Amino acid sequence: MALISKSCEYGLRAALFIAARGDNGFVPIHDISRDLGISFHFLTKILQKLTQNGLLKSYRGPSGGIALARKAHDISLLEIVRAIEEHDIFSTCVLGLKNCGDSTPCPLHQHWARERTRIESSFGSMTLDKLSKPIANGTLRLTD
Amino acid sequence: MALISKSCEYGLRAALFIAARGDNGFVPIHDISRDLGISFHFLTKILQKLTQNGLLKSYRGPSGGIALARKAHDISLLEIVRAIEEHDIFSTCVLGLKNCGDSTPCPLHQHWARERTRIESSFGSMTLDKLSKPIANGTLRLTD
DNA sequence: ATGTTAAAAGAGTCTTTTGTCTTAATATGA
DNA sequence: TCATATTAAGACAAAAGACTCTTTTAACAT
Repeated sequence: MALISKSCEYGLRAALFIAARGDNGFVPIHDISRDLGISFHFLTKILQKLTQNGLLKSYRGPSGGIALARKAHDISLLEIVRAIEEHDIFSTCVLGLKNCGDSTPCPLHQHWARERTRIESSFGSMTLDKLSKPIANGTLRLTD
Repeated sequence: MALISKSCEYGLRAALFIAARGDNGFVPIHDISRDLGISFHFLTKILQKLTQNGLLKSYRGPSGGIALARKAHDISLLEIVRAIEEHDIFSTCVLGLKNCGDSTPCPLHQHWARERTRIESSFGSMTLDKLSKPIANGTLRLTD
């Protein structure tokens, strides 16, 4: 089991890939799919979610593709995760209890609530521009 | 997407349930299943994994059931998670990259490696006896 | 207009996880 | 020995997640 779904992994990697290109032109999904090794049609649907949520913008036809809808410093990884994941991992009980919360906690609530808040703020503070610079450098990578 | 699988949630809840009973007798799986609202046959297989890993012990026939194989203070939640989850969530890359590590990190590695280590040690320090006491009290609960 | 490029949309398949059902194996007690 | 209680094991079904394929829509170029 992973923290986030495959779809979410792909969405994050694609967004970082687009941000790392630097220019403001539209990147064809086919290019992203090829370079990151992600199924084209599957990736298309994930990116659709991100455009529908106002994080990316798309353009059809020749020299069309996908681009960031806002400045890279204004898009956090948290927004991307929230747009793709249907269940909010940052507010669900680690034992799966529906009514778990501060008032009626499960045995792990006190511990897990702290951790998940920390992770949430970590994802919230990571923006596309911060992470994409070392990718453009070649210091960090998005593929195996 | 959740941090741990349903199987793992059930395994943790069942282990805490057994520990909270306090006595050393065998608890029939049917009782656990009924009280926690978990499918009997499904739970049986999860508990089998825990007995095979030496965390629980089982006994067949009348007045048989499941019991802790060791003292409650000697069983951590981390051991239970490790026995049930096939992939180790505490060592996998958050972006799903196979070779992500300190030498060839993904863009999130530095951040996520810290978080997952913290969670791992948190699960490692939580033992069944620590968490089961407030359950026996009725302060904390294992069901909705 | 027509053809080409590219995203959007939707149906369908495969795999994994979750859950159910049936049969065996083991222990107890009358 | 026989009925009963209980875990073990394995086949099967349902649901969700991951992925594929086909058709449609939009934009551009000639």
